[in-house]
Amino acid sequence: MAVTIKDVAKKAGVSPSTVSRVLSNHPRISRETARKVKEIMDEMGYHSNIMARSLVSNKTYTLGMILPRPAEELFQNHFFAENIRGITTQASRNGYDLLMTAGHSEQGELEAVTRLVKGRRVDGIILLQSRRNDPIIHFLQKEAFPFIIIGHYADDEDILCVDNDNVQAAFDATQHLISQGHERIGFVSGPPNLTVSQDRLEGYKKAMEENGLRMLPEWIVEGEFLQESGYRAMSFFMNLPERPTALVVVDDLVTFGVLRGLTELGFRVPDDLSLVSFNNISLAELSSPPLSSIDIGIYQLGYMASQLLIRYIQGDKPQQMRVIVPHRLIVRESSLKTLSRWS
Amino acid sequence: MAVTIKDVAKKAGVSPSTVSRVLSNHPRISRETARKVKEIMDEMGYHSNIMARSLVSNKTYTLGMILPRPAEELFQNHFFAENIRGITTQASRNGYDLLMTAGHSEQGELEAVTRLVKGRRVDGIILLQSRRNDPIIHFLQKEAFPFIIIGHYADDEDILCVDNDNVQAAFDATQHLISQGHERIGFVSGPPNLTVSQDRLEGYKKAMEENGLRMLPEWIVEGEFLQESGYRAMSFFMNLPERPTALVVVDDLVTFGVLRGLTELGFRVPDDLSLVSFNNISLAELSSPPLSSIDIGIYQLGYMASQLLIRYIQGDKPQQMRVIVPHRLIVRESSLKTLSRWS
DNA sequence: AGCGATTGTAAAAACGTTTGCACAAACAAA
DNA sequence: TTTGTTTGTGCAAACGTTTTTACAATCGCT
Repeated sequence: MAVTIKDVAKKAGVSPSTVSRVLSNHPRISRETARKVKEIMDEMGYHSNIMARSLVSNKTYTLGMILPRPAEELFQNHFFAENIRGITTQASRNGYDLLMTAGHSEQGELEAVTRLVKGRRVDGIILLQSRRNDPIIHFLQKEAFPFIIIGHYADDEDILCVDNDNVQAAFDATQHLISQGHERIGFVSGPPNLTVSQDRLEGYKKAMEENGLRMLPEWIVEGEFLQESGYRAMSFFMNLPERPTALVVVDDLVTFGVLRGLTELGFRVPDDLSLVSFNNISLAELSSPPLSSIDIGIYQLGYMASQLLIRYIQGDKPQQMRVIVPHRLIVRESSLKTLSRWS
Repeated sequence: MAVTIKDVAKKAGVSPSTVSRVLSNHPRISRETARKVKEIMDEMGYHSNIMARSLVSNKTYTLGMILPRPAEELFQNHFFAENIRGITTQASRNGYDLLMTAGHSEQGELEAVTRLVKGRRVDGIILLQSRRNDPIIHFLQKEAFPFIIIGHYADDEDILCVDNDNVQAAFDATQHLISQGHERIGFVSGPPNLTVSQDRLEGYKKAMEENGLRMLPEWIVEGEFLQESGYRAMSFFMNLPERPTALVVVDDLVTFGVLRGLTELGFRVPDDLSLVSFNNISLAELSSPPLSSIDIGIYQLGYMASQLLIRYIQGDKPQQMRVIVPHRLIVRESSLKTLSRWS
């Protein structure tokens, strides 16, 4: 059997309550008693039983998360891994752990969340993705249970979330191309109903307008977050009477499609077409040529989410519900005229 | 306040113990009572408090895992994400969740494990990586605490683990190249002290020998799991008086280095040099040309680990301590003379 | 010296379950 | 009928903590 607080108490010649108070650094414990009890705890290898503790304190020191169902594998995997790293690292630093569970279906996800919340299994929940009108979010709001969204929830502005400033990011990407001397710049977007697509498109437009550049309607195409989308967009652009000389692409994976198409047709990047895209997945620097990309700080998104949620749980009301994680343009060969590579 | 077993009992006009028994499908509960109690549970939205439950039953229905410290980012991230998917999916299917925690250092990791184990926080532990003479493993063995390793632990054969048959995998990769008509085949290995490097090298040698092919010592080079290693290996090979016509490479990332080098020097893949590598990360099919690679079943490694550990926890002694997850050679353009691509 | 305030500790009640034991009712076998 | 078994349920103890209440001892004042 494991050593309990009572065992320690007995050996130290004090009551269990005293041991408990030593554990929680209660102010009204004498220096001497604390020292002795701690010594005995170490000696006996005591570790407090978290179940028992949280049963009475009603705190689990655990954050919950639902395993996202696999979507766009490549980005998804990268995002997921980096995010978890951020979340877990920061959580652990604050004495929290991360509990992951899987829902086998959309309904199953809701049930999983219900179980975590009603079963008092976690103190808060981190959501990695949110649909519009998400039943999980409705549930959490109804229960007044602490949660945070990584990303943005369009239906309600009054929900704790961490996100990027996608408008600004797209602005920066476009501005970078403009400063490289480009004037005819196209935009490859994602699904038009996603806020991320909308925001990035907006930033692109803003940059073009502020620089007084022409924007032909056919320079903007929509697609999916798929390689094939990029491939199609590329052939569309390259067949235009007036081609863009550079593209802002909404996602790295899409850019790989563009790149492959260009290579097949014998075009060169960045000379014939310069490219800048988003998310800066690890693959971006491995492609040939390496991709210029906006690093959205995936690790930090997780890190911040963890931190904000924990603070919120601990009663620290945030001054703002939406926290922005800074992005960073990583310039690589795909948008530079002068090439260089390691050897 | 949350609805407890007592609330349900009161409303149903039975004792708490009866409700508890309904919950656990106790045989000596009448059909009728069970029905009524269940109805009321649904009506009141009852969910059992897991902390209370596990306090008395001494079961947490939780598996623990330590966040691996970032190593070789690309493969690591992919591996990590897919693995977690496998682990969590299977765990959830059995009513278990996955608890992740981070250790800030090597010592911190051991402390984290200690906390989970001694604090009765989890029922078993999944280890993603193991050093030789790993203090965490020593600790778990000393405590006789259920755990499983994904991968292989060289120091002790009597530890539950899931792994690939790397010897056979390398054999298959090599055999594939041979069946494509290659006779001069090189091998790019990883760090020589890792079992995975050793096993794959062994499989390569075996295939070469069984086919009666010459193996020049300079056709085998060692390196790291890094792109740069591949780059260096490539320049070494291409400067040999007698070049190999194909390579087996120990990891996809290394292969990217080979590939980039070849492209720079104007060599074509697979015509000038055919390539087969290991791990089949998502990037493998996106490179140009797409890489032939051994899929090691990362998801399944996690899935099996989860399953075996849970069975073990539940008292189901496995007939073998080491379970092999099958691999699969995915043939793509990098090892085929005839090219084809989507359009 | 006397008093209130402070300090250190213990006893006991909770927290929400599970489960061994007891016992009544119903049933089966003699 | 009597006896023995099965079936269904309740009581109460336990699990390992935290926390409220209480109380003794010490302290700092006047």
